[in-house]
Amino acid sequence: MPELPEVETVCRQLEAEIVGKTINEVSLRRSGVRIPFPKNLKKDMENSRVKDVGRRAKYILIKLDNGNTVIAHLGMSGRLIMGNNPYTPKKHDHAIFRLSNKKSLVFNDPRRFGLITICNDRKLKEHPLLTHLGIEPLEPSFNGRQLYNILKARKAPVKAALMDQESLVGVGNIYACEALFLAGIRPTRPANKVTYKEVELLATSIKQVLEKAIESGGSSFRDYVQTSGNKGYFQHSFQVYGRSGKPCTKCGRKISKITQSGRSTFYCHSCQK
DNA sequence: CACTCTCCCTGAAAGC
DNA sequence: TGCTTTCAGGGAGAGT
Repeated sequence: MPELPEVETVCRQLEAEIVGKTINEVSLRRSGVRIPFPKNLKKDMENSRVKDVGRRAKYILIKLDNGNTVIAHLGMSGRLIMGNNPYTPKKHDHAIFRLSNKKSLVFNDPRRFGLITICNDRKLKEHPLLTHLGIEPLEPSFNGRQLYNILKARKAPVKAALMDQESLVGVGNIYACEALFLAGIRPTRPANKVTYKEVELLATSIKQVLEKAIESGGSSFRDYVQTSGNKGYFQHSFQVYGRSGKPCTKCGRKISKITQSGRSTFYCHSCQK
């Protein structure tokens, strides 16, 4: 399930694979996934050259040399994988981008929670998908003070507040659980009741867990793979996520599993206060 | 307004 | 063994 580290890993690999390449042909194998593919997607991509690959929150931004940017989101199960050219489509391949270098970029997404759309660069900043996004936790400016200002305005459980993409981006269920464990904060605490000192540690923990996960090529817990099809390996470093009933790595007591806002939360009742 | 719930979707895993 | 049920969750929109 792609969160910031997985999306960042895909972006870095895509950058190495497709920047400078021309998109010779776009083949759409259904009308869309979470949202419809725009009518002009094929026309606006074909015969353009990839200038740059970037990321905003969990969105992948592929900048083309014709003034357009492709916006891609992997949702839960989306994959962007390099394939052959010509390419024989597999199950759940929804879009295939034939490149100028004997390779294809393939968008595969069994659950179809992802999306691919395109936007003119002049309007990119006002694009509805991108306007309501919060701060980037890996920006150098991100710190405890910034996070405290966000959390002090929220009465929701701190975990829910962390996962709200309008406040802080890129942190999903896995890394919210992991960061709260590292900081020793119980996920059920109201966000505005977490002290400044705790939030400072939380900000550090978020940065740390995201950076470590990127170093590991992301977490391949269920669906996620890199553009090569290889798996990340940060899932082996999980302290709490998916470990209910197993011993806490700090105190040895059993990890708890509860539901918050319809999502599973894993935490140590002893280490997280 | 702030927050939670529901829905979308498929495949893996658990349950019977 | 094989069928059925449950669960996973990002984000939009509905509901409280």
